[in-house]
Amino acid sequence: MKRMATKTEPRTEPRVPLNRNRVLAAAVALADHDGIRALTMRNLASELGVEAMSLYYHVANKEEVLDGIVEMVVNEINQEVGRLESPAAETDWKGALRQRILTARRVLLRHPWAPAIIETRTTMNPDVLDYYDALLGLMRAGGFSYDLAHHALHALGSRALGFTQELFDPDDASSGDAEAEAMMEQMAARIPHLVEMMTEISHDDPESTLGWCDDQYEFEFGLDLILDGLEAARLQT
Amino acid sequence: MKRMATKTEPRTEPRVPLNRNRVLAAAVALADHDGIRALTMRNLASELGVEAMSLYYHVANKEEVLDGIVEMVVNEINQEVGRLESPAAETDWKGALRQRILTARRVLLRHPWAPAIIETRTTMNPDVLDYYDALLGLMRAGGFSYDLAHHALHALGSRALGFTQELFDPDDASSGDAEAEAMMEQMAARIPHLVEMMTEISHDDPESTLGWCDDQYEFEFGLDLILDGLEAARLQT
DNA sequence: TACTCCTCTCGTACGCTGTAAGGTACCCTA
DNA sequence: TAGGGTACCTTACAGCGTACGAGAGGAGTA
Repeated sequence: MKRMATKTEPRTEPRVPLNRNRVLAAAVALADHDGIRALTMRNLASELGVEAMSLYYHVANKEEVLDGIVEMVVNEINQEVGRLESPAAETDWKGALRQRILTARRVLLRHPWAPAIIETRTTMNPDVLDYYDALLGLMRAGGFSYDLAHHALHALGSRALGFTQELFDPDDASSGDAEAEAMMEQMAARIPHLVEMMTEISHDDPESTLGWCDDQYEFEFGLDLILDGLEAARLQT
Repeated sequence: MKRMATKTEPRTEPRVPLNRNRVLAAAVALADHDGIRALTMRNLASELGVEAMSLYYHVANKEEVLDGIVEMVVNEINQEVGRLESPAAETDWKGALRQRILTARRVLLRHPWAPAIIETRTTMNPDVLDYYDALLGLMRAGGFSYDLAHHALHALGSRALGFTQELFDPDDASSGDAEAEAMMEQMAARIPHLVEMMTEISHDDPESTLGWCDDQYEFEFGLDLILDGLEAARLQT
């Protein structure tokens, strides 16, 4: 401890060494708390009490960080899913699949940034493969051919992992009252069905005027639609 | 033409003024040709023979450019869709919807960057509203309640616009032969169903070993699954 | 003709990003 | 005691979006 006088403390504790896992865990935490936009190499480093370039000793580049945090999340899904006592796939593949997928969704809701990042990944990740393999196993046990199970995975798409991207997130739903009313009339000319649909729904369920879509309900609705369709397809072969 | 001697030609033609539309059209063209990564303000400007900062007179910022090119693509969809002679929705809503959606898909295939950008948009765009409104109209004519039609839009998700994001794009499918075989066995321990599924499918259809998913077929499979499910839901109310 | 105003474009500069290249402190082994 | 890996840091650079202010050119008015 001769000189070293500049800024950092003389480092009393033995200094826990960094490693890939600590880096990725910190990245997940950072994205969770401050949003994915805040996940920069410099931010991540400073979160770990380290300089940005030090990270590059443990990960090749930022892409690997993104791959890594997806890996962490899917790993979390796999663990949660492994803890489940599923219905027997032989007699209730639909229930087993449904339960798994809704569990995955519950994990993803804890990491709101994850869907967007997952979608940008190009390389296949072992944990995702594990997850899909388990789904396939359930379907096989439920009487699917590999061919149908393959189509099923495609049909589910991102829903298999518990999310859908909404093209249709009306954050800007009517705010005021009088002027909103006027705009409503103006829009009614161009998009009559949408307007009528919204008024009808907000009439049936008054307190849902804004944020009027129950995402969880809609997710399950779509999921069940697909699962029922798959069951029908399975039976007719 | 007095002096102006520096670098650019003395400008013989009267100089077509820029405008929002020319900017957006150039942005679409740039993304089409060089990929969305190449769509930077500087690149876009130089494509238009102009400096980067000049763009900001016509668009507020890059976000508006992205909003704008999505607008352009969806507009293209709406035009293409308007040119269709659809089956009468009253007697064949499913056919009408199907045709529309596959048309949208055909347009999107001309702009491969579009799905990713569409998903990142947060603000609602008038052309998308038009598109959805037309879908709603078809469903209403086909006997849907607004409530069911609403669920239907959610269930379709991005599929309504003609795309699904694939979590499952096996670019890295087995490349070599001998060593790939060895790796296959190793993977078979961890992801047995996936491996068997792949070998079975590549056995049934030998020339599809890599790039083994027919995206168009899978899209239509999933789409029809959902449409059939919706028809069933419509009938039982 | 001279002045002003508006429309449109450009030059410069700033803060942010990811990361290449090389330097330095520590510890383990020969 | 010397050498060599391991882990971290300093510096620097190119590229990004964009704030700010300076013009150039034309239109309208005195």
